[in-house]
Amino acid sequence: MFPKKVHYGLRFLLTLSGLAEGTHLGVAEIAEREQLSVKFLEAIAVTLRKEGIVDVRRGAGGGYSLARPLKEITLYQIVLALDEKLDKEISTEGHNTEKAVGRFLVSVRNDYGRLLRRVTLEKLKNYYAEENERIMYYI
Amino acid sequence: MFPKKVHYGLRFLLTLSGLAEGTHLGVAEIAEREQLSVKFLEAIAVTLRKEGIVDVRRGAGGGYSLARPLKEITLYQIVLALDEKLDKEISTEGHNTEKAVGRFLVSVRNDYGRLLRRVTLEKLKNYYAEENERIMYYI
DNA sequence: TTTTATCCTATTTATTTAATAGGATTTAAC
DNA sequence: GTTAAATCCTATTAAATAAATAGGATAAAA
Repeated sequence: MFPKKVHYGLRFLLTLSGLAEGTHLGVAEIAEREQLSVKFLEAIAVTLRKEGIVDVRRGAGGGYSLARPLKEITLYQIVLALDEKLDKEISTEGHNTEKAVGRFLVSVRNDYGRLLRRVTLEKLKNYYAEENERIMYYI
Repeated sequence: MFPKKVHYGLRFLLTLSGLAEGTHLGVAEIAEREQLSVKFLEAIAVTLRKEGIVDVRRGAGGGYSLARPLKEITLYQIVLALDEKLDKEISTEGHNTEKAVGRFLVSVRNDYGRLLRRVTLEKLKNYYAEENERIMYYI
């Protein structure tokens, strides 16, 4: 249901969430850790930066960091940035039934948007912490 | 955000919703009214029938009708039938962050599923009625 | 038995998503 | 300043999915 860009983008952000205040991490390093294509992840990073979700320091020694606290970054912003179909216009013109269907689907999309706005990266971080506890348990 | 199959499928169902009890309407007729590709709509109709959303009478004089009252047909059933990506498996295996992201996205998809289950065709019909009133107003 | 409609399978075309490639730009470090 | 390390930009290719088309098999009413 979610394109790979969203999956990878979330892994990228989750990795950044482990960074100490004021530090940065490069795409090459993250791609290596996460076993993802450097170039593909690079494009994702640029998109997230343009959306104001991450901050960047260009040049040597640079890299990315989260622009805001986890609970202030919503899944809506991320999906909107990385999944073009969320945006794609729904026609509310034309034939009679077409208008009705268009308005109906717009209202559903709005509800979906509200849902996504209520979910923040904090929740993702919790899933991640849970996962690590599970591993700790076996050691 | 929704594939054309869903748009067309809803227009198809909305058209059927105007039918008198016990009557049927053929795909060719509906495609003509709605200005849609007959063959494409045909495939959509078959899918909706397999999902139990519409009933069919084969042979001459046959056609489709709604299988249940409007308020008992949810958008979830329709989208599940016509949009394959809703189903597509989300990997909750592999790398650490991959698991966390997988479980996180599964939970979001579940919330979305609940949202879609709360929306029925009755609501679509209301949008349609509204639309017609708007037109009546100008006459 | 003919006609009308659904149903099935396959193919083609268009669009979108994913991935790759090469180099331009920026800036810290030396 | 020069170099090295990183982001950024543009273009292209490859793969996957969605949309549309085509032809005929099957079913059943007329």
